[in-house]
Amino acid sequence: MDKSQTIVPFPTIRRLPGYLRLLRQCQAAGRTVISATHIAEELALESIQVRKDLGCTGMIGKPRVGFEIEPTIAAIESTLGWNCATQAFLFGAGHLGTALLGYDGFARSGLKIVAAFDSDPQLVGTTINGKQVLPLNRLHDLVRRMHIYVAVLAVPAVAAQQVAEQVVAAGIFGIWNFAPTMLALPDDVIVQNEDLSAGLALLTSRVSAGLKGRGIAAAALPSPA
Amino acid sequence: MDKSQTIVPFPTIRRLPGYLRLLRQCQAAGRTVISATHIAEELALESIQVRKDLGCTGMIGKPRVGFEIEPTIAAIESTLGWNCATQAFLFGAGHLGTALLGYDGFARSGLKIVAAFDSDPQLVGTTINGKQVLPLNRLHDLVRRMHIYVAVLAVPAVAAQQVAEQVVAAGIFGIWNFAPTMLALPDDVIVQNEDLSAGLALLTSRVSAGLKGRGIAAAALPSPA
DNA sequence: TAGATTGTTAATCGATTAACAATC
DNA sequence: TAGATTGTTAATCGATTAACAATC
Repeated sequence: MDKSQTIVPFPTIRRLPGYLRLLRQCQAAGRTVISATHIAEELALESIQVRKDLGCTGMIGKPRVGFEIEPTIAAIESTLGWNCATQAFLFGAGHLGTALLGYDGFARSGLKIVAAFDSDPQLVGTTINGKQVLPLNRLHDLVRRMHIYVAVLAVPAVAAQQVAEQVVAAGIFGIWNFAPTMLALPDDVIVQNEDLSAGLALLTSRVSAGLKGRGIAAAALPSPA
Repeated sequence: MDKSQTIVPFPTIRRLPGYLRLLRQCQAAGRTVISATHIAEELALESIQVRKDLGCTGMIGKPRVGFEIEPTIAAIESTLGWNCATQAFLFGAGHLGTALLGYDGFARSGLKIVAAFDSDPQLVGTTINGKQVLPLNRLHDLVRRMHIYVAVLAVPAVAAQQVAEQVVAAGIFGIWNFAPTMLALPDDVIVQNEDLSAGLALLTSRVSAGLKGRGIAAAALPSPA
């Protein structure tokens, strides 16, 4: 049965990179098979969930043994679209942008940032982590010539909407948005918001519960901005 | 009925910061009330979901009118624990760490990064965005003296486990982990993983579906690392 | 009043978890 | 063989969505 057409649930897609990372580590350590039980232990999940998730990639395990690491890696990469390099442009070469340019892990995630764009004339012409910083007026031409479909948006929130519009006008249809703003764009543009405040909200609400549990009073906020 | 004891669902907690941001914008624009319908439109959600979420904060809206913005902001902040400043130490003053140190938005999220730690002697003693970079040997003392409970971990993946152990040993029990590694720590330590690869996985799987839909073939990955 | 919006209660949907026969 | 692990099928759980009377 071909599962490649099956719809993979979003929560499963979010977990797959974690499996992939672990499997690669095990492979580097010389192992060839791994059980769902073992994966679950390492990642603090339930083994049945790991089996279900791996099932979504089309992998079939061997009872009593587990999953062969190499084909499982390939199956996960294929499911995520990480077997093909997605080339991307980065927008905004500030600290966050520089951090993203320097993150090697993207290569293993099928994302290749090939160049950066910035509106700051001081930055344009420089090279960051081996990638050129280009002026925005070259965007339109280069998107077409290099067949780029994905943009990583690391510009300040106030500039995000405007840059996003330029990017879409140039032909890009996938945006990984690090700016804390909702982008108003045509429906066929794929926007993945990477909203740090959502994660922070989970942390702080858990921590403040933890503080109460420990009988510690939190400091009052001096001046709410 | 006091809803402050009610358990707020995780998905709701994740959405609350988005409401908060919008409400503050509307407040800054001089508005005093807003309907769930309007919030839903702005954030691309369903109005019933907005009403349910705001209900979790204890807010009661007025039929035909909507929600008063000011008390709603207060209710959300209270639910998230953002009405009290959570002071935190940052670990790892590289590009990502610097980006996090410079992000003003945290102040509005009740998180105040008060200092950074780094193992690099070149960085120790410098000041980044007005925050001192300190050596790790001062950690233990300062955590106790300043009553710090939260750490933001922006160190390389290989160092994350070791730094996390030091941090926990010093008395911290909440960790916002930006390193792509599972931390093995005691159960009572709260770890919030900020895993970029999960978000990237959602983007790439949607994009590769989009590429197929548009009849575009993706470039094969030259050399899988 | 008429109509937009609310909170509540019930129905639906989707994901997680449990149970278990099959297997090497 | 005995026992660990698998995939499948069914049950549970939790969140989203729908329906609707109440309200200003």
